[in-house]
Amino acid sequence: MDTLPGKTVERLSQYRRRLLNLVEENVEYIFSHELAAILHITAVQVRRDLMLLGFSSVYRKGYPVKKLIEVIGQRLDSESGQNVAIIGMGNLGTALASYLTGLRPKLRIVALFDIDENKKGLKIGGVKCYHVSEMGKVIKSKKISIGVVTVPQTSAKKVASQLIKSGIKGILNFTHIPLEVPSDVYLEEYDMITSLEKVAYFVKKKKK
Amino acid sequence: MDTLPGKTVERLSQYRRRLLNLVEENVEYIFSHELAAILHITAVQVRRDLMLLGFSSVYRKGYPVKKLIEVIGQRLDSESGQNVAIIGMGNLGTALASYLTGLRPKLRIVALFDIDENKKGLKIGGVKCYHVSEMGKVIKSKKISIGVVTVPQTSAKKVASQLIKSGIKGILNFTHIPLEVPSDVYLEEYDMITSLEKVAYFVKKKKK
DNA sequence: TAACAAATGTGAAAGAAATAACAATAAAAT
DNA sequence: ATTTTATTGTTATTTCTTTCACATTTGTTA
Repeated sequence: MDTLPGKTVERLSQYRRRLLNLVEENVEYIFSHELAAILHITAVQVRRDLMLLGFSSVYRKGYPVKKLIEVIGQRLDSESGQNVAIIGMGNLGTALASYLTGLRPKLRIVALFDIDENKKGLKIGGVKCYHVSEMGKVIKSKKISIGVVTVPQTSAKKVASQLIKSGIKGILNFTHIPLEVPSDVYLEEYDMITSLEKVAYFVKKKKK
Repeated sequence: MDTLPGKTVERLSQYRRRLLNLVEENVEYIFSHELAAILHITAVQVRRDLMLLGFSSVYRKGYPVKKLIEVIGQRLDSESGQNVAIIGMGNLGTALASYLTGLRPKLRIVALFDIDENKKGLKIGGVKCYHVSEMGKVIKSKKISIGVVTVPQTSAKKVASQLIKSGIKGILNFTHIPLEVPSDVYLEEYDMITSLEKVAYFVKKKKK
């Protein structure tokens, strides 16, 4: 099965999130233009993405919501799911831990780490916090493949290399330090100041 | 002066952030391929972005770091700067407030808001927290043009419409609720689950 | 001083992503 | 039963972004 473009993966993730809300509201079918409106994109874009999934609508009713969620899952998720650790239980790490825990059955947050001995044993969203010195051990025993890095700048590189040494395969970096990873590790970096500066730039431009 | 592509704006923000670190280390000049390596992109990409700024290097020495920071600033920042508010002082909002405060002289975090009366008067990074009921008043008096939304899902829409009513021109939305804004307001949405799902997808793909 | 080397700046080409255009389909309206 | 309408799926086109390729520049080396 072909690898989807990164942009499509992002949108599929968004579709699923919105669709899950719609299921709550007992919506059974949705038209491409409705889903598009929610995400501020075009209907063609939605249809094209779904085309890549080989997913079809029911005539004049739209796309069946539950079924679509299922198909997106088949494409995005790993069959047996993946285990995730969050490293750094400051404000950001704590926010992420409580938001992500239990959110996606196939992306299980199974361990938290912090350097502070006092946080050892603490539970956030039912997930246990370990001391960073236990990282290697826990990552292996819990078969963790993805690490979310939310530590202070100063320890970012050290934590990343520990993660890599422990055999992690994907890193989501929220620190402001650029990381280096070997080619078999997937790295995604996100920086909040960049988002804010982008908003600032386009606000400035709009004024003219 | 022409509007830069969104992608270029993002990279310029990144360049500046890295360059600011380099200044600390007393680096005076940098080659395109060095800057590229830090950001995991190509040297051509860097040169092309800088070309859009009309910025030139010094032969055989590379780009002068301080001067480049200045030129990026001239292009990205507003001359008089912009004032920013963060709404929602949970873990995420608190993390953002302490990270962003004082980080960019032209992007001043000047007010925080929360619905919790107990947080009123609280200071994070020297910035005062107000009750949400004061939003309209404070936004106007402090001439705030950008709002960062980090409230719980349930109040996201209400907060956004209050912001818009108060005359805000840009919104950075960290909630998981899609917002609707009029065309004169710039909206940027960021969702952490999407980043994580993207990592998960490409980790899965790498395994094969 | 001639050949070389290290980088740059940029036109042209390639690649990726988004949009337009439209035939196809089947329900609903006349 | 014909026409109209709503919507899709997909091909073609356009636009946006990145990469290639190379002439250019000037310091360095032989």
